[in-house]
Parts: sequence; C-alpha cells; structure tokens
Amino acid sequence: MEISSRYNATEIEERWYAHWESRGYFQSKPDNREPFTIVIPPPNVTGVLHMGHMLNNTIQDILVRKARLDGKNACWVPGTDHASIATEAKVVHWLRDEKKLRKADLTRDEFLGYAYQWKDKYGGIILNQLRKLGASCDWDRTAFTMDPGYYRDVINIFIDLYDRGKLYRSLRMVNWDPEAQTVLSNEEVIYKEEQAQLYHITYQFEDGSDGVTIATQRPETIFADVAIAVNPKDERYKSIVGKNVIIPLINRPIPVIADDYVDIEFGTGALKITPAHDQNDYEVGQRHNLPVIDTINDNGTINDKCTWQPIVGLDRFDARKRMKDALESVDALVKIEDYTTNIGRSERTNSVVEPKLSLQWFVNMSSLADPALKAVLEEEIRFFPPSFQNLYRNWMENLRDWCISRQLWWGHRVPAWYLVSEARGQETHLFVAESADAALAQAREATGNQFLSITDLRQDEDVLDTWASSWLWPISVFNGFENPDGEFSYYYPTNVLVTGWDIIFFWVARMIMAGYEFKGQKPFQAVYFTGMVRDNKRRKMSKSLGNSPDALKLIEEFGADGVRYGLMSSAAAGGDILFDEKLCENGRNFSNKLWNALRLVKGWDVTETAENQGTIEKNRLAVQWINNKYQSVLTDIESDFRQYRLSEALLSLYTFIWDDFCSWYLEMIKPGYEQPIDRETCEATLDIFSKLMVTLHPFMPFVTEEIWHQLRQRTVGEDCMAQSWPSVSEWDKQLVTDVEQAKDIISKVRDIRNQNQIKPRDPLAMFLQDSTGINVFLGRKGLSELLAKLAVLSECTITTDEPANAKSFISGTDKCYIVREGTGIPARFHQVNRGQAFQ
RNA sequence: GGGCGCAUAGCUCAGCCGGUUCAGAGCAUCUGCCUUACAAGCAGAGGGUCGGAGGUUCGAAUCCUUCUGCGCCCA
Repeated sequence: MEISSRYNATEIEERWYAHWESRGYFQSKPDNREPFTIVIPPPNVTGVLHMGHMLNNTIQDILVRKARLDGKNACWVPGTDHASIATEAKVVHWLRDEKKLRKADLTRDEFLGYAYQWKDKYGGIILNQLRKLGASCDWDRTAFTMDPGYYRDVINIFIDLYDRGKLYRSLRMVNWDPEAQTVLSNEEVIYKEEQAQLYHITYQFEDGSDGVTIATQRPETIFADVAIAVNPKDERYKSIVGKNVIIPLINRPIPVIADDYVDIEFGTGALKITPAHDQNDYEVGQRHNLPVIDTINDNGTINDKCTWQPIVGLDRFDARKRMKDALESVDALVKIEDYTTNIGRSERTNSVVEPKLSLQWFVNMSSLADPALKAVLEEEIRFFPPSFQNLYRNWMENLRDWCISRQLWWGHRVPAWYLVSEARGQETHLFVAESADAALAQAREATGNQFLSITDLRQDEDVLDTWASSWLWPISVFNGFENPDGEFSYYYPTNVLVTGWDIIFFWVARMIMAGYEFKGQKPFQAVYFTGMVRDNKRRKMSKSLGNSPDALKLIEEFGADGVRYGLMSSAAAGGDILFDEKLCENGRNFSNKLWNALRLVKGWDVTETAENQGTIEKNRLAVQWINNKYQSVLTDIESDFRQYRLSEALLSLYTFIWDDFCSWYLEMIKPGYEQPIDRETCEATLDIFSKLMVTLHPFMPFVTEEIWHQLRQRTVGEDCMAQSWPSVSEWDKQLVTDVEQAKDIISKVRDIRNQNQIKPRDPLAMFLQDSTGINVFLGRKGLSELLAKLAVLSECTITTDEPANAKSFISGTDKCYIVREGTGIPARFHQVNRGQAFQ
C-alpha cells in the first residue's frame, strides 16, 4: 500500500474523533473503578474559542486521557457559563444594532426572550470548537449555569445563606459602572495608571478672607462636598479647624474638620470630603456625622443635587471640562498640574468606575474564608505551581464582603420580595423565598395581614453576580444539592481544576469556599494554574489588539495535534506562554516525523531470520536498549505527571521518540536497501512503536491513534485511546549506559568525518585503547557490530599501541583512534580481522 | 504605600530542600549533506563568571545579606 510521504492531519482528525465518540469512550458512569474527575472552567456561553481556551482545555484533555489509560473512570464535565454582564452587553448591542430596540423600551420578559434567542443561536459554538481540539469531554453531561436544576441550586443557596445570616442587604459604597449601570465587585474593576490633572482650588472663609486650597482630580464633585479635612497634626491648619469655608461658585458653607486619614504630604495637605463619591471620604463622613450629597446619576450625568446649574445634566467628564473656566471666573483656581494616578475602569465596559452609595446584597465573607484559606495553606488542596498560595493567602486575609447583586436581567434573579406599599430603597420588610407564593406566606405572617396577595409583593429586580452561580459548579453539575448520595458522592471532590490564575479570586477561591461551606469538603484535590497566552512581545492576546491567531485556522494549518504540541511544549504550569506559530510548526513536524517512521517500518519485507549472527546480535542489542531506555523515560514521565509537569513530560517523550527511537534505534536495525528485516526485530519494533503511541496519546491523540491502527491489524475496540498505560519496570542501567557510550563514539567518528571531509560512506577503521572497561564494553554481544554499522567502520578492535596516521578522540575515559582505510592500520590487525566483514 | 515573584546561551525557559544527568533543553545561528522513511529532513559544531557585590560552607546557579533591573497582586 502506498502511504503519502506527508502526514495529513485534517482528514484523519475528524474521522478519529467521530470514532471515539461512537465508541462512547468519553462517557462516564459511576462504577467500581477509581474516578478521575475534572469540571471544565465553563466558558462564556456565547464565546468563541481563543488561545487561552485551547491551552486550558488541552491540559485538561491530557490529564483526562492519561487517567483513562491508567484505567481510571475518567469524567470530564463540559459546560458553559451564562456570563451575566458580558452576555447581557452583547444582547443589548445586538438589539440596538440589528433590531433597533433599546433595552429600556423592553419588559424584562421580552428582553429575556431575546437573550435566549441569542443564546440558542450562539450558545455552545465554543463547545463544538473544543471537539476539533480533541477534547474528550463527556458531552452527555454538558451543563449550563442557568439550566433549571442549576438555577434552583443558586436560588436555594441564596436562601440558605440568608437564613443563616451570612447574606444581607445593605446600603454601602460600591463600584458603579455608569455605562452598564450596574454595581461591580472589586475584582471587576481594573486599576491602571493614567494621566490626570490635579486642580488646586481655593475655598474662601465665610468672611471672604483667604481660605484653604485643596487639590482634587475631580473638580466637578466640589458641589457634593460636605467638609474640608486636614490632619490634626498639621501645624499649617491647626488654627482653622472648626471654621467654615465656602464652596466656590455656589457659596455653600462647609466646616473644616480634622481627621488622621488626611495625608499631610499629599497635595496641599487639605482634602475636600465628598462622601457620596469616594470610599474614603464616605468613611470620614461617617466618623464626623456629615451628610451625603449625591450629585451623580446612575448613568454618570450630574443631577440636580448639584446646585450649580451649568453642569446639571452633563456627563461627569463634560462637566469637568467646564470647571476650569468657571473656577477661574471666581478666582478660585490656583493651578492645574499633570499627574499620574490609578484610575479604576470596568472590566467589561472600560468606563471609569464611579464609587457610589448603593443598596445591594452582600455575602459575609469572614466565616467562609477561614476553612478555604486553611485548606490551601495546609495543602489539603494543592496548587501548581505552589507559589500561587501566596497570592491566594494575600487576598483571603484581606477580604471584604462580596457584593453579589447586579442591576441586570440576564441571570439568576434575587429571590427576595418586598411589599409594594413600601417605597423602593426604603423597604423595612424582606421576604427571601424560593417562590412568590412562599414569600407571600412569609409576608402574611410577618404583617399579620392574611389578605395580602401576590400583587402586594414585588420581586427584587436584580440578578446575581455570575460568580455567585459558578462557585457552585463542581457541586451542581453532579446534582450534589438535590441528590448528594447519587453520583455526586462518586465524583466529588474532583481531582483537579485547570484554570488561569487571573480568576483565582473570582472563581477558584469562591469554589473552595462553597465546597467547604455547603459540602464540608474541598471541591478539588489540586489546582493547575495556567499562564496567560501572550504574543512574542509579551502582550496578552486580545481581540482589540488583533494579536491573537484564529484558533480554528491554526488547527486547520497545523492539525490539532500540532497546536496542542505547540501550546504544551512551552507551557510550564503557571508560566506565561509567548506564543509563536513556530511552536505549532514543530508539532506538525513531529507528527510528520512519526508518520515517516511508520512508512519506514511498514515498508519492510520480513524474513524469518537475519542474514547472519552479527546482525542478530546487533538487532537484539538495539531492541534491548530501546526497551530499557523506554523504561527510564517512562519513569520520568510518570514522575512528571504526578507533579503536573506536562511540558517536561512531553519534551522528554519528544526527545526520546525523535532522537532515540527514530535517529538511533531505527538506524540501528534498518536493513540495507531492499533488504528484508528479520521477524523478531520487526515484531519488537512494532511493539515498542505501539507503546510509544500510547504514551504520546494524551498529548497528541489523533496522530497516535492513526499510527496505532496502521502499525498492526487491530480488532474492534482495540484503539489507542482505550489501551492501558504501559507499566514501569526496572531497567538494565549498564546496558543503557553502554549504548549511550556507543552513541557518543559514533557521534565523534561522524565529527571526525565532518572535519576531515571524509564521506559518510567511506569506511574507517577504529581502534580502542586497551583497558578492562573497554574489553567489557566491546565484549557486549552485538556492540561492535552496532558501532560498525552506524559509524561505518571496516573494523573495530582493541589495541595497545597508537596506530600511525590516526585521529584520536576521548569518549568517557576511553581513548579511540580512527584510521582511514589503507593509511595506517597495523599489519597484524589486517591479518586478524580481514574477512570478518561488517555489513 | 503593603505584599509576592523573577533575573541562567542571541530568544524562551528548566534546574534552585548544596556535591555524578550541573552548567541543561527547545528555538535561532554556523558547517556539511537532495545518504531510498522523513528538506516539515539528515549528520555535526559553536555559544553562558547562572544580574552585581558580599557572606555561610570542604564545596554555591542552588542557602543568607545587600544592591540593581523587571514583572505581578492588593491599596
């Protein structure tokens, strides 16, 4: 049969994926085997595959395939996240651009109808793309964070936390995204240094005398000021504490107060206090019983609490532009200076986040954090690499309560009801319940009014933060809340979570909290943190930069195996990957190398026995060597897997296959042109080749499956992915060492050829300096034949004298001499060795 | 401002609970090859005071101190 000299990935990959699926290899059901469980970090339901997903899912697939080969009951649960804010933003844009609809003009139900349309159209695209990568997920288990059962779990957990006093509603300073018009958690605000300007503004005393100069970056907020604060230790201002100053332009008097919070060094040492628009100012205001004047609307425009009319209705940034001239007109502006400061922007909309006082739902973190912190510090949950423990601890020890309500519609609606009779934001009765009816029953009891009806209640409009649902993922996908004694008890805790370190707080920490809080158990044994995929300039790959290659095109070009290789070959756990297509090219080339090794092996004619005894011994030595060295490599790989050093495992396999198996072993046993090979060697070669395919399978599943089947006639179900991982046994270290030395000698002979322009085919004579060691070495059966074949020697003998005209080199402690045919070979060697032809 | 981490070949990194895989790998570079599996290839080669300085030790890339330069997290 003619086999193409190039390996063609695309046609082969599709075929084998379909085959595996049809055989049901990806499916898992509880049985008496040891389980190996991974839950996928659910991608955004309407997302598309990018480099980060490919890296992350390749790693999971490697671990799952390895576990299957190890005979474990491997279960990889796929699924998607509803991604509340991200998806809602996409739906809003879609409605605006294509349907010419504004969210504000739709009812909640109408909007959700459209959102589901969107989800049905784009949801799950990414899961199909994962199939192209070879991901061996149990697709029957595909979960979604808003599936009915999952939804119920999220709501019940809300109620449970509320009932146990760990979840509450409170008016607090929050991060407000004026564009999305929702609150954000601290983790959703990205702080970056930006150029800004510091306005030095003078507030005169009430009597019109000089006054105090403050520095602010936000001059438009002076109308919300309620005080000027100075440090009580600041000599400059001691005398004015207690006096009043007036806000420029509106001439409203405010007191000068003293508070330790003020930094004497910063700006002028005097600070304007604006409790509605700054977290720290809010706290200062609380301490001094100051009022709160909120001058900014939810959408970021100035409202009429601002008593300076010219900016009312303007966006806060447009308002700021008006301040320079206005302040100058009343002589209040001392100067404007440039400075750099950290500005917080919304992770989703990139708009500048507004600190804002708002009534929201919070989860009390302190009681949840303790066991979660302990578990990681005591390595009940192991982190790879372990250095992420520090980051984790740092965050866990400085936790603030988690704001879990969001002013969005797409998501799990807060299961709280209020009395219609009580004004919004002023509710004194809360009814937290799994349904309106249950809330009504509570309401009737609480009010003593049996005539209350559903219409007397209104449900909270908000939905929950996405992470307030995904923190239940490892539990809920196994139905661990409704049926804790079912398969949940078999699969949980899961074995390993593979995710990017950038969501260690959002998700990893919270899953750990949820595991202990709701199940009293960790959610996973280990966390493998992947690095970020960056371009070769170290920039994070992103759509906006356009530096991210199209994932599917990469797979088309290099094959899924090639891309998997490319991603893994440079991906130490936790370390960032500087991605280069070159890496995938190496992977594709590796597939091709394997393919050509197959072509060689399949091209041989087989005879029952080798042509002579020397060949038999040489081949047996080669076979023993490759099998023994394989054991040593396999031992390393096992150890690498235990430590999640997947990149190292792949690299040592790559080196072993390419260098030892292809470049050395196959050359050792390769018969001469159009010569047959003996059956014993051929069979041994097919065996080791097959084992190599099994070992490489987790990393490069497609090409290994294809070659596995080409190597031998296989029975139905005898597939590479369904094999047993080869077992590790002791190996003959001396044998391996001896052949390694033979390789060293051969390389050095080749180097001598190179340096002396001796053609590879010109035979040379080699003499080894007599010693005990070299006698044992050369006495090994087949070894001199091996040297003779690969170094192309006419003879290979031990000598006590240095031959004339010899080139010499040292291998280990042994001295070797090379002599060109007919130029310096001692006569007695001719007599002894002539006629013992090496092939 | 508080904390964590990194610095090893031209590039990307491994080694880092001290001594026989200790100076490594891949890529890149150079030399020679269209040698009947593979040019997506083959055979070779060069290249590093392990960031600087000091210390502990019989012995340091590895441990300690300090300096320099970079990165990250939190405020």
